Amino acid sequence: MSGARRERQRAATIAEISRTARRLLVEDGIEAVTLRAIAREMGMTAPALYRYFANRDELLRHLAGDLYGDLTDFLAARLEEVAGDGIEARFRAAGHGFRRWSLNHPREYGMIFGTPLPPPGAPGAPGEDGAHVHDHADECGARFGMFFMALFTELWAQRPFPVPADEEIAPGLRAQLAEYRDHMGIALPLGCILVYLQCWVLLQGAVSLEVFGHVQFALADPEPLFALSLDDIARRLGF
Amino acid sequence: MSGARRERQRAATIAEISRTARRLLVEDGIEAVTLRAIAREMGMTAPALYRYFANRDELLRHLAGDLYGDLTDFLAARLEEVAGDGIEARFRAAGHGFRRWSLNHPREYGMIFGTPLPPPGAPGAPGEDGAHVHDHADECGARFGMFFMALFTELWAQRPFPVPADEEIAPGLRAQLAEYRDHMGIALPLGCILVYLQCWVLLQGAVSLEVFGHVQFALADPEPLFALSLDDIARRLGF
DNA sequence: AACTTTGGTTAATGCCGTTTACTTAACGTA
DNA sequence: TACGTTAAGTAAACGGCATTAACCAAAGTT
Repeated sequence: MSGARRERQRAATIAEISRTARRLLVEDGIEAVTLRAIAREMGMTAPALYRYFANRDELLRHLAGDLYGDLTDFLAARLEEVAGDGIEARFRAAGHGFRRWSLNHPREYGMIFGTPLPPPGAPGAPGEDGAHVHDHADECGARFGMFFMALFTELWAQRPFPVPADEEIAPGLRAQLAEYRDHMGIALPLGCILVYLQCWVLLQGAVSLEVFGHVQFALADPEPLFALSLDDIARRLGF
Repeated sequence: MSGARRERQRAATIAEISRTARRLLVEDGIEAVTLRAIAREMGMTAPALYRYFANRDELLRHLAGDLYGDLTDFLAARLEEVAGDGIEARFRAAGHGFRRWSLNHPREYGMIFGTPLPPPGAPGAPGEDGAHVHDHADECGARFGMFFMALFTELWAQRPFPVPADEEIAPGLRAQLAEYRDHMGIALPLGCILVYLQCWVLLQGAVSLEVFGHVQFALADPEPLFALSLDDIARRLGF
């Protein structure tokens, strides 16, 4: 039974489709990522792609997952480079690395952090009314989230930073944080998770604005402004 | 000479095109805003729209300008409602108003604060190599920027908040801030403009994440988290 | 050897943006 | 008032798009 070989071949083809789609995305923008163009580049015809994806949206979602993966790998590699340094240096490396990848891959960034993609699965899928489908993109997104969360738990274990006590958190927020913590199986105080989210909002907000050019109205080079945002985050983490 | 009447009629038609486009945007998303659909809704044929816009991108840019205008008007109205209150209440009203409009108009928000639209004018336009074309969208965007800036100048005049001295600002950033100040004709210290930009990054970053659903991975209702972001801004402004 | 599954094809439908050539009505003026 | 001009629409066509249906060959399975 060479079913395994077939599966491997199939996975390789899916990977090549994704690679081709990404190349088109980088070179000519998201609207150039058409089924026909992908097939053309691969020496196939467009309908053949339907053997691998239900439609264009699902293909794009898969690509988004790969992009998440690429970003996560990039950050992991950057962290490897400064593995010997202290936790603060590693944190700053992660922040700057995230910004660097995003600025170097604006169109990829737009796909995963810009206007959201259509959700997986057709609306009103039978039997799974609103249930999570958990596709490739979800998995890779979760892995990315884990990456920063792991950095946080490491920092917290090594040198705890000031966080609000449970009673200081608004009840509605507290309940949601508790649910998130249980859902993720994290062993951190609620205040720590809250600070994590605040830092994430700060970081991704600053990067988004810069990548999408929404600070350009004032600053041609927004890098110093981003450095200040990172300082804000560092201060909040007790650096 | 009824040239004036004709111009008025033309402006009215442009406004109706924009209104129709916006309705399609709200109801079915940006990909439903097609020239054919707009014309269909207006009882015309698609090529007629080329009498008013050079192509679809310019039509979308014009729509984006109108959306900026709508947002600015909405904020101005909210500020009117709390005109009697102190400056802090007005600031919070502006922040919450911005969030409210954005959450109530996610697709419109995406058009003006999401992945950027293609720039006006064809690439390599003769004679104006890279020069500003300054279309409707630019004007409305500038007006929106002015709105928040005016709030800042008012606050600064009424109750100055702590800002970094010129010497404390990194030289590269300082030069850019000075250029922006001169370009806009603002009479504020550089540190004040810097704080303005930092607050803007904070505010728009927080709203973007929420509108685009990028906090949903952790919180079903991100409102309390946004309230904390607004507290951050308030603290920075000495409230 | 017969059957089934996989992965491809061609042809067709109905969208889309855009261009071309043509019409019609209103406007401005000699 | 007659005449040229301009503004604002039309129909027809081109090429590209996603998607579907019908078909086909090769490989795997029994």
